[in-house]
Amino acid sequence: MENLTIGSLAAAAGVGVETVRFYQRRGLIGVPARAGGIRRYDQRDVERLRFIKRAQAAGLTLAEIAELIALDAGEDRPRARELAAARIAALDARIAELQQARTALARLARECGEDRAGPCPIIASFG
Amino acid sequence: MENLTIGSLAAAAGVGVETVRFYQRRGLIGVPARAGGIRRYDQRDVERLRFIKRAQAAGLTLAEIAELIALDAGEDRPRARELAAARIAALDARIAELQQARTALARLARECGEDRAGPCPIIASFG
DNA sequence: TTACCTTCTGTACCATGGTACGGAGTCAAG
DNA sequence: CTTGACTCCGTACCATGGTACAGAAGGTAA
Repeated sequence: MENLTIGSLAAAAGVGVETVRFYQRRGLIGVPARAGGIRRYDQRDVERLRFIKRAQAAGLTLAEIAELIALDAGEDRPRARELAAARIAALDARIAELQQARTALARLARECGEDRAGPCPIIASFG
Repeated sequence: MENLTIGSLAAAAGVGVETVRFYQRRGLIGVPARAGGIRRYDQRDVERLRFIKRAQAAGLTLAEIAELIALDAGEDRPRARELAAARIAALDARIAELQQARTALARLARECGEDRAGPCPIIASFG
């Protein structure tokens, strides 16, 4: 699993080749030196890509992920904690929001559940 | 609160004028007839805009919201239930995902909490 | 009536997160 | 030693959800 070309790196991480290049442009992954025209990647690059995917699933933007990656190499623990705390607060807020929305949708489904004819009051039920 | 211009409609709903026009282009709100060059809106348009905002907070796309609005005027209860059920499932999945991410981030914060020097293992902790 | 503000319409632009494509260079198998 | 697949690089394009702006017409207040 060493000496990967960009194609096998992308396949190993489950992303597209163009996505890898896109992340390189954004500074999320390094651009290795070329060995005779073609760049070679290793397992650490695969891990990096998987990390990016997990972080995205957590709702982090690519800019935030880039900052986390920079922090990972550095010593600035207070800043790392800060970033994590801010993201946790944002996640809590978003989770609460989605749970409220779920309640509204469940009400909609229930009110439309009775098989009476006529329209469901969707807009009214979405309060 | 009747006979609103687009500017006061937007202000009443807490969106921008350009956003109202954008929603009109997407078919999310109607385009009233012009009374001498200028279109007039009413309270139902304000409600419509607020509904759109609540639905967006629930994670619905504008296309889905447009479909809900169409259903609201129609009689297709099975389709309305279907849409609601699909959205509820998606919301549940997303909520679970975010809660997992929260756990990972909390671990990161904890592991970076001890004021030892050196880098935090951010990438490693984000499993 | 003259400012000034808002509205109308169309088109262009923005950020985000990719995806596609053209043309040239590289590499490995047959 | 040619064919075909893959790589490199730049640039263009896509969807989503807006935001901005230009230029003309309408409304309002001193």
